Amino acid sequence: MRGLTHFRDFTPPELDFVSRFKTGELSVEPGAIVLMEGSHSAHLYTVLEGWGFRYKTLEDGRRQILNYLMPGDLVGLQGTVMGEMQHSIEALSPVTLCVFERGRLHSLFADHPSLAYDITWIAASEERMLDSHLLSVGRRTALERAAYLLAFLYDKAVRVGLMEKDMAIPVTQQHVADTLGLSIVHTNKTLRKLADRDFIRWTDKGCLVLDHVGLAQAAGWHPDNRGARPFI
Amino acid sequence: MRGLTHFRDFTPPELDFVSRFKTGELSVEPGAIVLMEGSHSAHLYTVLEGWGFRYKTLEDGRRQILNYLMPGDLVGLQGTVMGEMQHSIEALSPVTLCVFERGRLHSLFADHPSLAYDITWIAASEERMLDSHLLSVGRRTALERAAYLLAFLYDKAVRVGLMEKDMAIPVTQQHVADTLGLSIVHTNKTLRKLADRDFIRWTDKGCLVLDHVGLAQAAGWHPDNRGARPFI
DNA sequence: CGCTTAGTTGAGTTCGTTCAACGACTGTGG
DNA sequence: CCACAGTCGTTGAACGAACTCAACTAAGCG
Repeated sequence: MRGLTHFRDFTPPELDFVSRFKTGELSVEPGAIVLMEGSHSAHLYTVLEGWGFRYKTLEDGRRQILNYLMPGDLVGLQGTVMGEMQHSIEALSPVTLCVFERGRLHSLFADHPSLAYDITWIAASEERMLDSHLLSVGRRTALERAAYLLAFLYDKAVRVGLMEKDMAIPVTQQHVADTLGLSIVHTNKTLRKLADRDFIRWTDKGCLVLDHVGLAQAAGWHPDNRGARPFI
Repeated sequence: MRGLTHFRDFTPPELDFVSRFKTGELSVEPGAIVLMEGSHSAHLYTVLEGWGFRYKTLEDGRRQILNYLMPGDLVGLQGTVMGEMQHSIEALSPVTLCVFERGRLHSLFADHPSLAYDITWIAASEERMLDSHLLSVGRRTALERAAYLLAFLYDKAVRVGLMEKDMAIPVTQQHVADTLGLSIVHTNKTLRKLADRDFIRWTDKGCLVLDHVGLAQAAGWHPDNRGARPFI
């Protein structure tokens, strides 16, 4: 993982601390709920492998997917620094997580400012993604929204090495609908249009991206070419 | 400002550093653009006074308001830690900002871990608000969305002391529309319904909240009662 | 073999949009 | 002082996007 040019290099002391910071690994099955809204988890996680997503629900069951998780993403920071979790997390594929203890976060801030800075970097990056999603859900048409989402997921997955050998994005159309804020029927009809243009193909494993340039164009989206990100 | 119970108390060394961290103040008029999408600002700001908002636009002019800024909010963190700004910021009322230099952020992380932690706290808090807004825009009806937004703004404004003596929320219906992802006409009709129920009254200064409990109920929203927040 | 889950499609309805016009108010220049 | 333009809120009418309801297919699984 760390070998990927996508992630920044750590100094030996940093690496040493991070490995001691780690208190265990957690593996979950597809469909499993990693963290639940309202819980007070004492842990902070990093995704090592697999796909997941963050979501919130209203009382009557309406669900909004907020973002997707891939290797390198931090999970549970909100719960760690602010107490209660305000969103849930579910695995889309088999996921392995690296578990950190909440208490040690303070020593990370105290003794490794560069790593503390990395955490802030990751938080700012997450905020940036949410900004883009909000713009999309609020102001793009259904077709643009769908194209944007798939282009975004494809782009993010490629960066972390999840898109090798024609991997599919492991989501159902229900996930897409709950991300875009659309009904499942309309989502289906919209994805159909993208498939008819040969931008994607839907398989039993999820969504195959055939033409990510076409998708980005249909969405009016320019992915930003940011540099190496930290991986804690 | 600092006297408000809403903000946490700082130790003398923290206060000393923060005051040296500060390099100046910036005052802007209503309607002025504080930061522009695409700019590479070398500064980080804290809002001292006034109302503003963060937004993104699509190429054809469609605008999405992402969040509103009030005293205590950090501005430009994305640009500071990640380079280019991906959103713009505009003032709604006369705004005064506290200016920090980007370079000193590193010494803040190095020498004042508790303040670094505060910055992460604020970033996580901003992310939490965006989560809620995304849920709202994606899954709530127009009426629920409008009620949620106004209840949210009222709640946030009260916490920072901006809601004294029947102050109005200084927005136009266009701002509300661009926040909710609705057209201005439909926004008007939706706000009319809230006004007919005596939850709000629209004045030339903006929106008067008459019944914030009613609004929260109409939105199906339960504000979280978080404790003291940091104020850098 | 029936059961379940996921995708597909059509028909009718609802919600939100666009277009258009109008009133109230503000500021500006003649 | 009035005429004018500009902004903002309001409302009606017609249209279109997205929703719900419903039925059907295909695949996976006990």
